[in-house]
Amino acid sequence: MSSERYPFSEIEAKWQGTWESSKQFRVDQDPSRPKFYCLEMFPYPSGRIHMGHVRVYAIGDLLARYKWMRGFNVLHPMGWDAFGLPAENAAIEHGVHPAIWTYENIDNMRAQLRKMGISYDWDREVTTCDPDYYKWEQLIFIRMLERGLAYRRRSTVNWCPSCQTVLANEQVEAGRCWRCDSEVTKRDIDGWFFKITAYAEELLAWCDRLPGWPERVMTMQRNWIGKSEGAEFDLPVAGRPELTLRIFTTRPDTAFGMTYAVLAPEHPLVDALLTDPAERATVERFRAEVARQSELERTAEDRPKRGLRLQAQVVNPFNGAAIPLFVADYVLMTYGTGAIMAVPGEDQRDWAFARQHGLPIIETVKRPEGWSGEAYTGDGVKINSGFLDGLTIIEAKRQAIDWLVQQGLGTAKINYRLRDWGISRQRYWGAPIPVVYCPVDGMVPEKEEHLPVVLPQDVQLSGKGGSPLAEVASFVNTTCPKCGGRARRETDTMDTFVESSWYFLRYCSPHYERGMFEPAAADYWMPVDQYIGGIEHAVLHLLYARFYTKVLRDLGLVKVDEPFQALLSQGMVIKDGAKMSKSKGNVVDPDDLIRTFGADTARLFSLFAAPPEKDLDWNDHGVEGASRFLNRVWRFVLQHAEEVRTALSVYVGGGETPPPTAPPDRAGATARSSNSDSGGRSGVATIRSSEGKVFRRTIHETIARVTDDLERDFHFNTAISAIMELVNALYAFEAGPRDRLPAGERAALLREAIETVLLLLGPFSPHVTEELWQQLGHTESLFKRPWPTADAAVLVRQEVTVVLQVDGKVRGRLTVEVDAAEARVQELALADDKVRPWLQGRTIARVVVVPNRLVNVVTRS
RNA sequence: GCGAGAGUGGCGAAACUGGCAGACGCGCUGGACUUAGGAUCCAGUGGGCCCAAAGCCCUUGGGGGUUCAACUCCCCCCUCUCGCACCA
Repeated sequence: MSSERYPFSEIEAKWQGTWESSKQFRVDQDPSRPKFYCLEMFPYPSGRIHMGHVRVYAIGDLLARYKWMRGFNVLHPMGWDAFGLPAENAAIEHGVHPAIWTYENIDNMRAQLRKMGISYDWDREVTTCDPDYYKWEQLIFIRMLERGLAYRRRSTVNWCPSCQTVLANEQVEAGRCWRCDSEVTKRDIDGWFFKITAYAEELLAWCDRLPGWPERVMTMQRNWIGKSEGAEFDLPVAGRPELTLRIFTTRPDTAFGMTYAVLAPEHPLVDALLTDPAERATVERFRAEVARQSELERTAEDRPKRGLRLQAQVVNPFNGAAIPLFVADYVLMTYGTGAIMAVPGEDQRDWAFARQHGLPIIETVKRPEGWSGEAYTGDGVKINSGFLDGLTIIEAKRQAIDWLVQQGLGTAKINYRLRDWGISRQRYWGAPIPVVYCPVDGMVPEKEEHLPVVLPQDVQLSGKGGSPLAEVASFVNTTCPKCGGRARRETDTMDTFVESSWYFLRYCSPHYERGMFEPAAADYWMPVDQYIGGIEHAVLHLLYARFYTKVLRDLGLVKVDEPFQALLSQGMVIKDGAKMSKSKGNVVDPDDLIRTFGADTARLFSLFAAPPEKDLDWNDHGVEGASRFLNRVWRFVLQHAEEVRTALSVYVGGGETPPPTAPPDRAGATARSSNSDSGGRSGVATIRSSEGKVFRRTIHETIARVTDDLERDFHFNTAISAIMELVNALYAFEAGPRDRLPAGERAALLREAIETVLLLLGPFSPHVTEELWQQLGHTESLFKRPWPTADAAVLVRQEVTVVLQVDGKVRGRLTVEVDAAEARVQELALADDKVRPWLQGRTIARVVVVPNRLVNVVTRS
């Protein structure tokens, strides 16, 4: 059966070779043309590409090629996120060095990507495990260190026992490792942090200034940053004038309803409060129990709150009442001050705990009529609240804070959920952190002229835990950059998310040797105009990259505030309702697919089957449909190639004209009149027959639809369906009687239609269209042609079909001239044979005429 | 619990600011061409009433509402997906 198909293998190999050897997609800065930076998230070189890659790169290439044809100077690069654990794990399992494993995988995957025929500028390929790459990251690390944006401290961190390394908060998903799904534990360990919290407010503020990002991604980032405004203040410990308990609340207005207070079990004040040895023993037992719980257990749904009442009491400064003090597992040491005032009347968690322990509940907000709930968090007027009584909640918050400030007890306070980014990894295959520990000078950054600190090649990878670099004497033992004495190198490596936080900047000038990137190049190309990638990075990579860009801006290196102007989050590729996985046996291998159907078909189907942001349910029959369509185009074009080659043009693009160099209209599909210079030109056919005119309008309507779908909202699937409709119309046009319109017109129209199909379809399925374009006698690449424009004059209709309704139900249709007078349309509608029977015995109450659309006759009996 | 998104034929999906629901594709049915068809081309294909046609009725998760007109706007409810989750 494959003999029935067009020879896609030969064609695809041919054009991939041609595009590469002619460096067709190589770009340079060109200030005279508008730029478009199109970027897909670069892959981790795992060894083979999967269908998710096919989908994301098909989308990226479609946009890149389309923008080329629209006259943009398009930067479309590719590279490799090459550091990471899988390489190291492969080394441990198979004894192959991570570098060898990684570079072999890169070679494999590059070959696979080349078979997809994507318009990358391969001269800009970047590989992050290359010392020429991470050198600059090390330099920026030192700059960040100087500004306090990188720091080292001991803290309780997330530890993946399987990966044997620390994880950042963003890399823990529901208590499990983002990479290997192992349950995460806690560890107290020294490590390096990036001070992303210093940018919390700015990162949050810009969430409202990136209209090109999907709302759900922005929401996830906002939630992750988790800003909450409130107050921090002290509760004196009763009978212990030297001790106070600092608490954070978002509801200072409810302070009069405070009936107890709670400390996190790990809170340092607990020790100072314990004087009785028996109590100390009980509390220690409780703390040990809580500590034993895993993150998963502690955050399990509907878990009862566990707490222990201390002998000590604290004083509510608002009313002087002495209230009980608890340690309880529902208060977290990692948020706020690790201690809370409990207001069971207005907080559901406090309510549940108070009920459990028989604690009093005071309501401080008037409940609405008929309220029968538990804790009340709604609006209302303050009651039982001393000087706050009668105020609204908002006003009471303000006055409570004013009072705290006057009394010297506390202040207004903003807290964020966002934690600093822990970047230390106790693993080998990553960029070395460029610092040295000297017995005399302490921690000292490596001298800039000594960068990069190169990752040594000869290393034992046992997988037994501990930084492998610590075992490499030649690496560890060094001299202090300051005093020249004996010193030790840092043996942790950086989180691989650091490399991916700036690769898009390196692409701007990948071979630049005097810095991270050439300033002029970054100024020209940045920001990325369209970024495309999976939703799994909604917080992780996308938040880190935003942060890192702002750091680089503040270091004076880039001018942009944000790296990515617009983001397209493409959905997953699933099959039979489930994510593709080996264990489910529902994996589609891109190589098989390309071998059986060709890259053009694989790409076309992945763009056609679903809108890009939705999950794509892979369907083998659907792929055959895409293949069938390309074959249909192939056969038709070749059958008529001879006729087209000798046809006159009705098309301004006819003949070999150079691509446009004038800046196109970035706003989109405004039609340049495509036959403005065709009048009276020899070799140009004029369409006179009405059938020809109708068909020509179909061609131009398709141009308008496809352009609109691409410009407006990434409606790739409907763009393809519009092209399919045009091809169907083309078959129908061709099948009609030959003599119904002049031969010259017929040939000219076939030519315009066929050339339009190829131009519109090109960015979706580039090889077959490029081949057919050449078969039509063109000597220049299809992708150097301007994108076709719909001719406004051709789109004009003389007549429209108007729907006739009686009482909202369709009863007939009417053809009238465009913009016919309403009164005339109404008259024709009421006289219509299909309409009249429905008016028998009824009175016309009203006639609604929507110009060029419909007439609705409203009746009553 | 909080937040975001989504519910439309047998399936993937269309329908721009309210104006012919189901474009396009898959699948299915019938026909043509064929030694053959799992190639290709043509026609049909939401459900129901009807021998059939013309025609009529019903149909966008459920229930209300606004409107001449609702997949689209408003209110209530149900289901699913994703994210965060004892964040004070």
